[in-house]
Amino acid sequence: MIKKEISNLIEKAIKKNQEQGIFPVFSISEILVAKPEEKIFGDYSTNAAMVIAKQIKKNPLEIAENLKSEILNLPMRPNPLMLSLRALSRQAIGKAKIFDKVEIKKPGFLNFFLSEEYLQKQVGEILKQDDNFGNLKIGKHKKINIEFISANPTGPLTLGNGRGGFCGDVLANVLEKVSCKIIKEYYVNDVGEQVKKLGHSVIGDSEAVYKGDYIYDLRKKIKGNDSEKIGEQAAKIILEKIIKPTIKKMGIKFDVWFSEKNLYKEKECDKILEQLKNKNLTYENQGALWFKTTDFGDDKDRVLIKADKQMTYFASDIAYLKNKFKRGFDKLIYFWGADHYGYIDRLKAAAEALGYKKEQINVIIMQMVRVFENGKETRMSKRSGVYITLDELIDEVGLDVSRFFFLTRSPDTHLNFDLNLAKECSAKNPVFYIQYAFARIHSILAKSKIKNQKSKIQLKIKNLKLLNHPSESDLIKQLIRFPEIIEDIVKDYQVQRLPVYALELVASFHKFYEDCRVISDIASEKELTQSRLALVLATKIVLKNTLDLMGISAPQKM
RNA sequence: GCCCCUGUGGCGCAAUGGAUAGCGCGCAAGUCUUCGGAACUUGCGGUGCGGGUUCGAAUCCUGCCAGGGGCACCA
Repeated sequence: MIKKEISNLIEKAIKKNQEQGIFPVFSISEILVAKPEEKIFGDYSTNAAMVIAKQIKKNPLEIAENLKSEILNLPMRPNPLMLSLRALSRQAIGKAKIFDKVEIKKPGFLNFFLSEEYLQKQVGEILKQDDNFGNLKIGKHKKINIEFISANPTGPLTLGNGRGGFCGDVLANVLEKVSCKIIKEYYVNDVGEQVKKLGHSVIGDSEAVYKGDYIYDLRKKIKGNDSEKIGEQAAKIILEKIIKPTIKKMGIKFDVWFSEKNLYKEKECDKILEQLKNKNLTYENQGALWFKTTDFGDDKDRVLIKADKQMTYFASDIAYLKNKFKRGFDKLIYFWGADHYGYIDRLKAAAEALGYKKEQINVIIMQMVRVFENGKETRMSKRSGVYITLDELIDEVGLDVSRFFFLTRSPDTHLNFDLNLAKECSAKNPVFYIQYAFARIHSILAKSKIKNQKSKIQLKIKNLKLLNHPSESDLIKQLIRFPEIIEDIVKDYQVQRLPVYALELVASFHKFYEDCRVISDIASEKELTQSRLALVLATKIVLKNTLDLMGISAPQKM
């Protein structure tokens, strides 16, 4: 990754300067390399000189000058990614010039301009790595559990479930790509109060809360008057006949469907309560058993067993937490709606009480989704029965559009979903702009008759030096950003970077397509055709990888 | 009252403390002897309000204003 390479170069340059006594010795903080928005500031830039200036109280421009001259003197190290590929390694170690120039600007920026030679080489690199392009080892093979959706089995999935669902699924894909071992898990709350309420609803008595056609359908199927038993049966049917089919339709495959019932069957809840009691972390008050979560940063203590001797959900949640850790996960990731915000401290407190670290728990809070119809908000609760289900949305606008729609938004934004615009939006959705590029690529390759026979192009890699049109260079610069995007997502779990990147990548491709005719029949342009086909193929690889991570289809025709 | 999130052109959204704030829709004007026009180019137009920190703030701190969510022996 060029970004990493540049920051390594800077670090070396700093050390050299320190060795030579030009800089005093100081601890080097993380060197940030960014991609400037303005082209005139280069392809990559760093503020390192300004950061150092603050540390050692020297003029940043002077420091930048010192760094620059050292960087230009340093032998360019081969791309570490290339090293892993023996076939290319000899070529990589060659004296390829990475930068055209390194500039110093105003307050103290160091701006790097990549050389054409370097960029051209990256095209060959992408072709070699193919599906593996963007596979990084930064996940260190960590075992991670990602729990998402986990909607109660009391009704159809909502758009809110869709939001967490798609984002969780994509994060899992990304983490898998960086060598993490991922388990995607759905926790089924199939016992307790909600289930009883479901039972009452199916019976249709005075305690009924859930409404909607699916309840009336269940009423016809399930007879009796034991609300708990009926609720359990209904929950099972809802999970199997409503929720699971929707999740299949969402394109999501869970590794584990974890039933809360199991925790009780295996007495895991009792065991965990014993454990907490033995650690002296509980106390009784007014007939209830409390857990001293305030010892671990929660703002108030929480009840484990109510005065009526019923366990709270929190009690089983702690048992579930323990269960997960016992399965050997280094990290637990949760996608929750904003209405669960207050639950985070509680869960982290529990983790710490059990001897784990708070940092092993990552909760991503997705802000609420609200649905508007004809300018009025429609309630999304499963109880009301007057909402659009996720299932209906996917049927209406299609899976690709649905996925893209939710993935593009940052989890922090409140999402107002306008039903009236939904269908209209789908027709001019940016996802088609992306898919159209893929179809174009396919069409070009089909016409060139090489299709997926990469070997023919790879033989011509030596011709890549013909790729020197600005639109070609711009496209290559987009292509090599892909691993950077992956790395960024791994850092902060913000998956919206992926669709945003896809749009930028594809825009560069469309521009290239306008400016550079790929297939030429003129004999003298045969080699140019070959190298451009290589670039098209490289684009196809990166675009396909991006779409795969998002779970969006890559159509050959539209 | 306390805690969390948000406020970016007419609308929907981007932007690890960086340099001239991007994109889509819409609107206006253009491009072609279509390797697929679902494309490309150009234009109009924006960081809620006030302080502060910083060489530099949409981003951090603070006070307002507005919206959403959370503060149960509920799930």
